[in-house]
Amino acid sequence: MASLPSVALTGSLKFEPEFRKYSPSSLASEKSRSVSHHKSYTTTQSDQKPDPSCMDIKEALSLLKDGTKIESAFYVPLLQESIDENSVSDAQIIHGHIIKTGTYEDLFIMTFLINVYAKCGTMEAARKIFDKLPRRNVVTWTALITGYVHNSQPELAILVFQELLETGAYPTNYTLGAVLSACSSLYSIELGKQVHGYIIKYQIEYDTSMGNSLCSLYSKCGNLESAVKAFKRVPEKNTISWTTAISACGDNGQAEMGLRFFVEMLSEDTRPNEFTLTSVLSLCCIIQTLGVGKQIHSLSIRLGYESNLPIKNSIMYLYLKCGWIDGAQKSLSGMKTVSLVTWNALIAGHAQMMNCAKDDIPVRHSGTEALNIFLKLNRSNTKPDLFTFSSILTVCSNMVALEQGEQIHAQAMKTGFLSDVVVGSALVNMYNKCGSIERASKAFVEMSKRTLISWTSMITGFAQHGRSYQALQLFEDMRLAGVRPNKITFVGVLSACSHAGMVKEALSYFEIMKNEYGINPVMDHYACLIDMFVRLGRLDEAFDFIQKMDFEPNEVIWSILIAGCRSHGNMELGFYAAERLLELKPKDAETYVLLLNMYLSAGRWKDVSRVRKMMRDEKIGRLKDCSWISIKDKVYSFLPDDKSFAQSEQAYDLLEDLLAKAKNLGYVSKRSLEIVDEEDDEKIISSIVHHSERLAIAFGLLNMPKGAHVRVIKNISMCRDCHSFIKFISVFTGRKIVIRDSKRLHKFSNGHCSCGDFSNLL
DNA sequence: CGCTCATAAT
Repeated sequence: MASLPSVALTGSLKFEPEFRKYSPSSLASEKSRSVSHHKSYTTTQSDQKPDPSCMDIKEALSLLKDGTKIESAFYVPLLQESIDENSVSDAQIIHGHIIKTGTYEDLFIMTFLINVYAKCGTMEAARKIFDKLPRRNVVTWTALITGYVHNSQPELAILVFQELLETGAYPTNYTLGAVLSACSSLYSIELGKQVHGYIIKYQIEYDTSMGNSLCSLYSKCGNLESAVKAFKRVPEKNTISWTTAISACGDNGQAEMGLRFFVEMLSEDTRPNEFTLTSVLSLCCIIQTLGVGKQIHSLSIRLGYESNLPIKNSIMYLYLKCGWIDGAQKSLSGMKTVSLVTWNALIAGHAQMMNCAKDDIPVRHSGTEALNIFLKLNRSNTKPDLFTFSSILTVCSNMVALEQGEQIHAQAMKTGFLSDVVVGSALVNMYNKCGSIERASKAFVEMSKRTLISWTSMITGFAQHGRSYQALQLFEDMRLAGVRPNKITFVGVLSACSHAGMVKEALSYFEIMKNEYGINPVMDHYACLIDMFVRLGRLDEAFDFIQKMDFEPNEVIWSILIAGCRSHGNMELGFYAAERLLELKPKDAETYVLLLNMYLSAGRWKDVSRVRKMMRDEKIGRLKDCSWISIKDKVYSFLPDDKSFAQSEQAYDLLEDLLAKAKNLGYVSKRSLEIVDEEDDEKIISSIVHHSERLAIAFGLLNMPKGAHVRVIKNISMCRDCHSFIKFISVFTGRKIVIRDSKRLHKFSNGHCSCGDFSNLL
């Protein structure tokens, strides 16, 4: 027993920082206690060899467990140990002794006990102690409030704060910091402003942590302007202040502003830490700036964060997102240990890569790669989380890999992640993109909670499938549910109207958007309206709209006009639009081929050779046409006139057979026009018989169960010839065929396509 | 009080 004091004091040094952290300056008596511990330690240090291992604390705990009485001075280090070990049972033993020895009179220890229970996630126990306490001070109240904040019960935190105010007590900055956190979690700018008002009214010192909390709150509530104001008013900005401001910019879509803050921070000689660097790297991800990213990478090494895993994860993700596979690979191989975030960043990074560089064929393999990484993850000991499921479902969407998506759906359900609203939305999106509107709406109905994104995803899903009425019905349901639509929701609504030719409704929703919701129309909204007039053959009205809007038309607008002009035979306007399109996208092979096809079919040879010359000058090569089909857990890829795959003979026979049948029903093959030899103008007319998607479809027809839908993904736009041929295929085979090309989803069924034949086809 | 990885479009 005699050795116990020094044993305990070793512990007290170890836990000193925590002790201090817990004890705010307002409690002078408690503070002196910590100092006395410290003093005693220094006296024993010389004759007792310091042993910082936890053995001593463990020993004290085992004594307690045997029922031996020990000095109350041990309680705090012991309780701290329970927090570190996250052990409620240890806390309960100590709690028992505290009651037996009458130490519950000690408010400091009781407050610490509340803290322990809160940190172990047992708020009921913490609340029980709080309710029984004969007296409380503001720290006790703050411990309870902080507990609720950390255990995701911000409503209760606010409630306790209100009770505190009713007692007439004055909250400290610690209390208000916790309350501001609660407001952040509730995304309640109203409550936050009240607290802000309270801080001003009672002239509570606007210290650094308070300012940081306010900045964070305004940022989370989407008010970047107020967040920046709060940041600028922070008297002595520390690393956390800068980091908060920087990530506030990122969270609110102002990545460039965030980088400017970072530069300012460096120029003021504030040293960034690992949190700052990860935040800055995520800004680089948003604007996809590899150059700045590399600089941050070397800065992080100079600052000694070379082996910091979160930073390495961010760097690897950035490199993947910028398509720098070698850099990402190097970054990954330099990791001795990896975390689940590493896995998730790998999957999400490959998913992101799929969206850049559309005609770079190797990049499409990143989808396959992402699926492989997910398989590897499942074979490892790591369990996927909601980030994993959201990312991998997106991969399945992009790959139109329904079978894989279904398996992942089942796995997410089994592991309980389907209840997460983001995973649920990703699932709805996956089924939509795979062309299964039925399963998408089933998944949507089964969601227990829906966000703006869930509703929008389903509305646009209906619109894509040509189910305009259901899309608009769902939009009204969404409004009834009290969810506020945003501009993307209105893109869905307007495109639904456009598809069904509902001019009156479209214009009315356009007004509702502007007046009722205060959303300023952007180019995409005009694109929907113009698309609507174009579909109806009202080309002049469409052109009027283009001239009326406040923007310079972008490539989407011109593409829509071209599609309409070709369908309705107004070639002059079509050529005009195509030339404008070319001015906007001088390097895009698809645009040149589109224009070339238009001039060729009009027999305007002068223009043909003019465009050909431009292509040679710009060094535009042939179109890289590639399609994929995913069957079970394999992905097969196809090139035009590809003969390299198994069953290619049967596939060609099948296509010949279908072609013959189609011709009997009046299909005229308008052979696709492409560039074969850059040097030889005479060979403009391509010898290509089958574009890649036809081969993928034939392969699917041969290998998928009878009646199963065939789903294919293609890297560029389909051509008009394939589009009409596939309509015939859907009739002869009785199958539904889903093709996602670079522009949109085409669902062929019984001779019709969900795009309504108005798409930007080549 | 601050961190990296996730969902919607013509």
